[in-house]
Amino acid sequence: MAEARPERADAARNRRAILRATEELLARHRPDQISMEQIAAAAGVGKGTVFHRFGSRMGLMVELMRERAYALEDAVTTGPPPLGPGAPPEERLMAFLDAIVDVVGRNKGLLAALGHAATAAPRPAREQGEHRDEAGGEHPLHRFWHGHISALITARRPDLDGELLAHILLGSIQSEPVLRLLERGETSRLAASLRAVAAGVLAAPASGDPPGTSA
Amino acid sequence: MAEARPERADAARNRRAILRATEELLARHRPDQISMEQIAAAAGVGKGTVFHRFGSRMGLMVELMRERAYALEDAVTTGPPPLGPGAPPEERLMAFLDAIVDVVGRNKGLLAALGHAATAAPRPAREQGEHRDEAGGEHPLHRFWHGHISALITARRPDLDGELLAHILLGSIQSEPVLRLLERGETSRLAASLRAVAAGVLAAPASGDPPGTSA
DNA sequence: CATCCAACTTGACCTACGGTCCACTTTATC
DNA sequence: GATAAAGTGGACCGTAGGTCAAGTTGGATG
Repeated sequence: MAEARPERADAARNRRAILRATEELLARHRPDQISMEQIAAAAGVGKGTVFHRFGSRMGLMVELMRERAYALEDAVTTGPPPLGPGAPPEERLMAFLDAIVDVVGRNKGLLAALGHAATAAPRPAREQGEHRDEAGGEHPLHRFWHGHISALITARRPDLDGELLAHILLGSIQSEPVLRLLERGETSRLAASLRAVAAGVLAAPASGDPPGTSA
Repeated sequence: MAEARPERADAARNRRAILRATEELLARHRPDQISMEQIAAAAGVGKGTVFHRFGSRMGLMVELMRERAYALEDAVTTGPPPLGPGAPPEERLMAFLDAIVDVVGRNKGLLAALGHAATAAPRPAREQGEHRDEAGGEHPLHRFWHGHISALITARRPDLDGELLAHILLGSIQSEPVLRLLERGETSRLAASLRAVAAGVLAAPASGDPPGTSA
């Protein structure tokens, strides 16, 4: 796992240039309007270089997203409450939802691109041994987010289907209409409603039909 | 709006053949694996015919979805309670959510295709004057679903952001992980959790932070 | 039933994009 | 400065959505 020859100077420079260029383009154009060739051109490198470094469109987007969400992941696992460990589950959940909305809000274009990119990826190709791709195809960020939300819900309400509820909560942020809302800057509006949903779920009176009723 | 020359017999036959073929393919393959050419071949027509009738991949998918969801729309607007008018908002909402899960569950592939298709559509082209496309690009079905949910939530809880909550509720059903769940047949599991969310929202104790706290 | 025209059909064709390949250049090491 | 591993670029490939001009056909009309 230790990498003796981590990366050549020019390679590092190019990688950053590509990432930067992607950010730039993502900020100015609809994600499905941005071709890999454009990105390469904007970064001042050849298309081959982009694919060499990131493997595929999806790889690029995931890498970019990972970079952006790293701080959040860190804050959650090792940071201070309420985001980090220590606070009660509800508080952590609320804080985490706020944080996610924030991240997503500042990365709408990227999120959309991630969604589109999922379309592609015919063959994962070689890639350095760093890419862990699961069966589904969901990107790593989602995995962490989902795991965290799921755990928090289950901690507070073991009787609920935390796993699914986490997907529901997360899925709602990814939908196009919501993304468009974020685009218009109504971040806090989203955060407020998401909190309302989460609060409602955690406070739910255990009503409804009992699980197991269905196939 | 009255169409004197509605459609020629052969055209109607072909349209149905195309729709049928699409259903068939959608049932057997991943949506992004199905090309328009395949559809045309399966329907026994030329590719040009498909585009002539539906304008684009998106157009085809929307048409198919509209056909499928028509019954639901009808049941909601003119049918008996609890889906139709007459029952209290909560009951109608629950019934509607169940119904939507059902429709979505029986049309996962189509939903996914709709999502992918959104990628395309560079120029809406001519099209018969029947397509109303809004600024965003969301398909008509969503409009109706969203409007209904939104109205029901607002009816019961005018203090909440029904419009956004409806998007959240709907968005959650569209996300890939949830779609995959449906694929595995866990329809009722989804329905149960969705009900829980909706119930939680409607019963919410108006807590949380007052709107306007953020920016 | 013959005529006619607009609607319809078709498949070759165009364009664009994701991804691959490999000959060539650069970096870092000794 | 020689060398080999790492990196680079851009021509190239296959595929798929969408277009179009030329030909075909349904059906209304007299």
